[in-house]
Amino acid sequence: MNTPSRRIAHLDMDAFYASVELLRYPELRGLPVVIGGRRDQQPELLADGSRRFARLRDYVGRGVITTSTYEARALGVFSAMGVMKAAKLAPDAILLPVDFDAYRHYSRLFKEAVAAIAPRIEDRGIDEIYIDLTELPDETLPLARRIKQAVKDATGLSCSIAVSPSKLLSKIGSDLEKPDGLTLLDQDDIPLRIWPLPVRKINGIGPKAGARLAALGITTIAELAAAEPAMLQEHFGRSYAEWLHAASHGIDARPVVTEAETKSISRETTFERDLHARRDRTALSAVFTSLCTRVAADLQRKGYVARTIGIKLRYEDFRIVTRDLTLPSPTADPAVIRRAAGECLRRVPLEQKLRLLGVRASTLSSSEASQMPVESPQGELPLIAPSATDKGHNELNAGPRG
DNA sequence: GCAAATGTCGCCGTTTGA
DNA sequence: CGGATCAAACGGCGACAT
Repeated sequence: MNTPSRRIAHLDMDAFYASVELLRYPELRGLPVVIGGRRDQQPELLADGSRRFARLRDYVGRGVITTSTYEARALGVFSAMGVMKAAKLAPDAILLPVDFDAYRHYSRLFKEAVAAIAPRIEDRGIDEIYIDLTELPDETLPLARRIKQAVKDATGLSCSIAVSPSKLLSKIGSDLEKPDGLTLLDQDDIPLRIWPLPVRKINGIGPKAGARLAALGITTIAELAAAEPAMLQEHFGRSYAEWLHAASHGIDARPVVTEAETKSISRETTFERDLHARRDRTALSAVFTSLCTRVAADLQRKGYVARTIGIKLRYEDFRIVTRDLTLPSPTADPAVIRRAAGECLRRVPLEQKLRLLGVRASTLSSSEASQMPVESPQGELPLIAPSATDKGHNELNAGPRG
């Protein structure tokens, strides 16, 4: 049986954070503007009503560029670049701090606007979504135009959309005509429009895989498509090699996933200067506790409890280590989280100075359901964790081996 | 001396229970 | 009963993404 071709859209907001800031500060339109750095660089309101903005050249400290306007990109300033490095390339560029509340607000607006037209939406973070248009009666091109216009009407912002038979192709496609793009792609377009691109354009080939492919002389998707599957398999293992091959031929059957449960909640912070576990004990401990408190608050606010608590640290040499601890019963209690995280911390070498500390909560369940433990015959103090009791009850006589 | 914050997923080795 | 085996959970880590 022949599955009829799907119509999957990928919608990506154009320079999202920067564009939201331009709504607020229209006088910055046309200028190189970057978003990032510390949060204390608010523009200063002058007596005459105009504003004084921080310049990149004035910045001191750690921090990365989160987004930049296209004018700033033209100067070589891109996402994830260190602010200090960006300052050398574009000292006069305007620097604004991130304002996640504002971005979340506009994110909600654009997603609602799309949902009113096409409700099958997969969330991919704050500024992009996949949309399954397959079941809608409309022609693809007018439909895509209507979605773009709805986003514009709701937010004043432009976006780029691609529609194709798969998430993989649409994700690549939405980048092809940015900003304000509208790209339609199908299988036949692959040789001309996809194959010439670098392999790194494939969502899922990151810096490591990209470098390994380059070492094999494979830099374009065409070269990847032409590579011997057996050769790929030797270098990348069966599963990843098969995926590479399929991806290079535009094959991707992943469905648009319209709802998904949160898997983990975390908080982390990079210190202004590297801290030593013992010498800066007090400062470190305060940060640590605050991270735990914030994770606990996040859990409670979202109605979750967590059974696994973990920490993450980054040493001064940029190495990352993580430790996890699974508790007998789930919690959203800051003190319990702090204790568990403290246990994790004791399992980690603390010779080197630390650059970053993070706390994570995972194995989440809804606090509604799981706060009420399974009835235990003893009444109080169940010796076995509720989840274990639960499992045993359901599966004691129903193992896979009958 | 510089390179954030938050989250997902896959793989692998170890432990544990049956 | 010991050993082989298997699955699930756990813990660590790396890669990748926005």
